[in-house]
Order: sequence, then structure tokens, then C-alpha cells
Amino acid sequence: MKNRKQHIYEEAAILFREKGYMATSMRELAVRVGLEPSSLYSHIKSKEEILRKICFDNARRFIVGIEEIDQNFLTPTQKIEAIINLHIEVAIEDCTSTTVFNDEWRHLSEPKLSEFLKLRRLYEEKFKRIITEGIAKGQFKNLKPSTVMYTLLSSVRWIHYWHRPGKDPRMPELKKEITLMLMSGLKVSH
Amino acid sequence: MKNRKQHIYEEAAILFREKGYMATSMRELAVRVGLEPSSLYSHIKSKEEILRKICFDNARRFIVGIEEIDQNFLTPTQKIEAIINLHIEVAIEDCTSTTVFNDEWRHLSEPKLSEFLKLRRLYEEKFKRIITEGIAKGQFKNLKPSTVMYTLLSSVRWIHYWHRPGKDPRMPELKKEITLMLMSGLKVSH
DNA sequence: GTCTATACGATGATAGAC
DNA sequence: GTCTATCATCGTATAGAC
Repeated sequence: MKNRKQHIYEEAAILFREKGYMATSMRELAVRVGLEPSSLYSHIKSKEEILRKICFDNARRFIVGIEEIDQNFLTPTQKIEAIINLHIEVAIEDCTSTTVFNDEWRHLSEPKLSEFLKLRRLYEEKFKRIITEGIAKGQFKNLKPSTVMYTLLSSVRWIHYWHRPGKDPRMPELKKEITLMLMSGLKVSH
Repeated sequence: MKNRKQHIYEEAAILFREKGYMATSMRELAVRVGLEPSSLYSHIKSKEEILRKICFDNARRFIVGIEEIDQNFLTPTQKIEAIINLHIEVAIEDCTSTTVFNDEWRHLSEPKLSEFLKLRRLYEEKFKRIITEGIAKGQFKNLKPSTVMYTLLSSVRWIHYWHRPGKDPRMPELKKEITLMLMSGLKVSH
């Protein structure tokens, strides 16, 4: 038996994914972990603390990811491709927490909610700057950068939802197909 | 003052969108409508009845939409383009109920949940058949149809979320840009 | 750290007067 | 149809024994 605290976080992520944060009760979580409800509070401070950890861990992950990509000497095309791959990889590797991160952050209470949104805005600004640069260099179609960004970000958001935990041998193929489709939609046609 | 029942449904859709179905209480809804909580039940049978109506009205709308498109003598390219436009139009015209339809259906209880999922599967089958036909005719890239479908369906799902109710003069442009991007990702390159 | 017991507010929904 | 009053249940969380 491994670390109880970690076990609680993992089962919570699974439940939050299955039913949503609001529809998940601490009583249910306790059953999954094999404890009485009150015993959970020896390991965590509150239900929202669990949500906070999931949301901010993921936010940091994506911010670090995009900063690494942006620092390398890559063309805008290569950068966007790398970002798309980052999103697909995270969605497949950690699909339960990706679901929570995507869909449940709005249940954070202030001031954590504002803090989270600030991180997200930071990420989006970096993303948009790369797109703008690609357009300026004539590599991308001349479209509104925010439209491009939201479309790209949304378009990979079915993966975490459909992916079942466990290894899937078709992942490289999935990645290749999605990237091909999205990038050829973005790049200028010759 | 218009029809109370309709007013309740509209305010509920707004609240469900803002906070989610689970986080919305009948007491809050009553405040918005200007009634005591118990008075709501003179017009509706239960909270879930409201959710049911929103989900199934939207499901029917999309099924009717895709059937109309599919009956016309259009190429697969034209059909997919029409479907993308349908999704964008509905998302903009009725963004509150679109949000609920997209994100809150899972809170339906059985047997309505299964019924809903059956309708969705029906829609997806029709969608995939058109994609498969387009690939067979050499109009679309040779990608896995379900991957194409999920990517297309997801990629327009930020619109209902970002759109603020009211008329937006930039809508035709938005539609054109998204369609261009997605269709050129789908079609074979020359 | 885990338990039993419980506080206590919020929830969806109903009964019955008007 | 709308109200007041209320119910039964479930929610998160705490107190204190072991």
C-alpha cells in the first residue's frame, strides 16, 4: 500500500473526472480510498485543496512546457507543432487530471480562481505571440491569432475525454494524424 | 411579462452555463425568476426536467440539421463544411443552451442518459459516414474517420463558451476563418 | 491516523392556506 | 399560481476517544 495522501489525490481525480467536482462527495471519495469520511481530513485540509493541486500542477506544467519550446531556436511552425504535441502527450499520459484541469477549474474559489486565470492568460499570450510571429513570417495563413489559438486548443480536447488510462499502441499514429490535420490547416497553402 | 415557464427555462440555462447544473440551486433560480423556490414547481416538475429539455432539444436540432445536409446533393466537402457552419451558427445563436448541452448532459439520470447517448451516437455515425465517403472519393486526407470527427467537433467548442449573448458583427468573418482553417486541414493538398 | 458521533447549513421537493 | 412552513436528505467539516 502506497502513500495515503497520494492515493486520495488519485482517486479524487478519477471521481472528479467521472462525475465532476460538484457531483463528487467526500463520502464517496472515502469509500474509494477505504476510509471513513472524517479520516480524509487527517491527510487533506478540504475538498477544494485537492482541486487546487490538480489545477495548479497542470497549469505550471503547460507554462513550463511552452517556455521550453519558445526558448529553443525553432521556426513558428515547429513551435506550434511542439505545443500541439505537448497537449496530446499530457492528455494521454495523465487523462484524469487533464479532464479536471480543463473542466473543473471554475469551481475554485477566490482568490485562487483569479490566480489560476492569470496563469492561463499568461499561457495564452505566449501562444498568441508565436502565432502572430508565424503570420508575420508568412508561414501561417493570415487569420485572427485568437481564433487560431482557441481552435487549436479546443481541437485536442476530446483526447483526454476518450482516452482510457493504460497504454495505447496507437498513440504515435494518433499524434501524427492530428498534427498533420491541424498544421496543414494553419500553414499557408502552396 | 412573458410566459413564466419559458422564463424559467431561459434563466436556468443562463445559470447552468455560469455555474454548472450541479452548482445551481433552485433557490437561486427562483431569485432570478422573481418567485419563491416552491412556486417554481407549479411550472416544472423537477430541476432535472429543465436539463432534459435543453439536452434533447439540442440533440434533435443537430440530428435534423445533419439529416437535411445529408439529403441534399452535395459533395462530402460541401457537407462537412455545412456541418461545421451548423455548429458555429447554433453556438452563436443560442450559446447558453449550447453550453449546457455540451457539458451538462452527464447529469441526466437513467434512462434519459442512455437515450441521450443513443442520439449522440446516431449523429456521430452519420458524421463519420460522410467523412469516410470523402476519403473514398479522394477529397479528404486518408485519416482515421473518428479522429477527424472528434477533432472537428471539438475545435468549434470554444465558441459557445467565449461568445457573449447579443449580436456580434464579426460573426461572418469568424465563420469564414474557422471553416477555412478546418477544411484546408481536412482536404488533400494539391 | 482512524474511528464514532455529530454539528450545521444547503439541497430538492411537498403540503396546504389563500 | 403564489405563498409560508416544513421535510428528509445530503453536503463539508470538526471534536474527541482510542
